[in-house]
Amino acid sequence: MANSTLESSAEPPITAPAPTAISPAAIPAATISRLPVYMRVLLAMEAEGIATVRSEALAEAANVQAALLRRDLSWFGTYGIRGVGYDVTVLLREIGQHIGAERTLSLILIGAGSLGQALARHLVSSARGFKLVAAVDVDPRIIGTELVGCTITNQANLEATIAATAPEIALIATPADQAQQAADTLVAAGVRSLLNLAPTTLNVGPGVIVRSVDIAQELQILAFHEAHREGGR
Amino acid sequence: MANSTLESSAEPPITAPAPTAISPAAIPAATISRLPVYMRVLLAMEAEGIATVRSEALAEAANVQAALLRRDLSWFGTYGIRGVGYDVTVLLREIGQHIGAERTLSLILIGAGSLGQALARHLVSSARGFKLVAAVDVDPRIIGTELVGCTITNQANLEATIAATAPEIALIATPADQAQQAADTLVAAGVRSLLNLAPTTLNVGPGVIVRSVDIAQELQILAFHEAHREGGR
DNA sequence: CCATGTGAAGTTCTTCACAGCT
DNA sequence: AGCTGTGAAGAACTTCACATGG
Repeated sequence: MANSTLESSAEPPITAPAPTAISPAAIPAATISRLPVYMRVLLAMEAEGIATVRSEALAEAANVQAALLRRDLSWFGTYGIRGVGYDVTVLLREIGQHIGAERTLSLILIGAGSLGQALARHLVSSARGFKLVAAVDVDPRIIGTELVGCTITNQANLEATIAATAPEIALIATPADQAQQAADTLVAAGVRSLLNLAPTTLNVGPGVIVRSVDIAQELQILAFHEAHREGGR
Repeated sequence: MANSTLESSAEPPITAPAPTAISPAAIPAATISRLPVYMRVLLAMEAEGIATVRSEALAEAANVQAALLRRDLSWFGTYGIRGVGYDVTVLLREIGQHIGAERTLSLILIGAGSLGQALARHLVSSARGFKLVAAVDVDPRIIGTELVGCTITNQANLEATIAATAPEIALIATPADQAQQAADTLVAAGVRSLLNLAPTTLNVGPGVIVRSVDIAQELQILAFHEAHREGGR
């Protein structure tokens, strides 16, 4: 029997995790996945000094239909002004609140190879709201070196590292054959949000959320479309 | 008016590009996005020497429901054996054919900063069926250096580089504010499959396929779920 | 008998179209 | 007069459950 996780990855809409009893009346997964896009567009608009925006303009910048954008926003309340549009700053604050952008989340990196390091550096420099609190690896040549303010420690002591740093989210950047074991250890230690960068699927228990990012798979999807182009160029 | 692209990114199912007239009777986008997962699982099984597999086992390894797996496969024909299961090798060949895995696709990297380089190295070493034919950047300190067999050239000569190397897929790893311009140049030069790694949305014309990978956005989606956990740990 | 392949039902997501507010 | 917010319709996707074939 397959797991009951919200294992994501590109596109697959994924069945909801569990009809979360109370809370904000179950916001659709599809909506949630678009919120970061809206946030980014709104931030860019605020930086440009745009005070007010219509759903059509916001939607175009986010590459969605205007009606979809309006419905997405409607889940959080009614922040628009009819006949006018949305106040950029108000929307940013409201969405940011719902997305939890006010709080800084701590990350742990599992597997500090070249890709893991590049991604970690990229994240702390570009994404606000996240900080790296630990990084582990199995390679003795890497252990002890520095990465954006963290000393890379031995993956053998993963449990202790987690206990000491209490990361909320783990970035799994190990080779594929070690990813599941790393996930198991992380989950056992209490980490319940995993970003899987390894080219494999992860099975985790209920309550744990996994999202997967896999560039090779994205390329294969593009390859599929290339293979099915009718009018060859 | 929003574009008519298959701009992807995590999850959003995306409306089909255009009811492609003929072809294999329009395979659902959701199915296509799962094919690489199946391929990977099947390859692992073949490596383990497994000859035959039931849909239930394959589905569990791929983290989907068995019925969904069977329906996905049914789009390509009927390769299973009732009462038995699927022949791993046969399935691999058939899916591989449809996904275009027999052909090697050529890639061009736009933006050879540390992240772009790490991703390009990662891809050529881990994903079969892709080769890097060109890499460009705007930084004079990077231009002229080597990357997995390619000399990084000046992005100012992008058109000429494309004409000389005829890449089928472009990896856009520029800063966000240069991504749209790079995409425009690529499309104008005939590239019709883009993998966008820059933290921004891209608008392209019809017939061009864009898929986006954005780790910061994935983290924000995890952050949303963290912010909405009821029983705090 | 057993597992596939698939109608039919069910669920989730998107789009339409317009009433209602500013 | 114009744009939001949303009921209702539509489309896409998934799951159920079983007839079918090996």
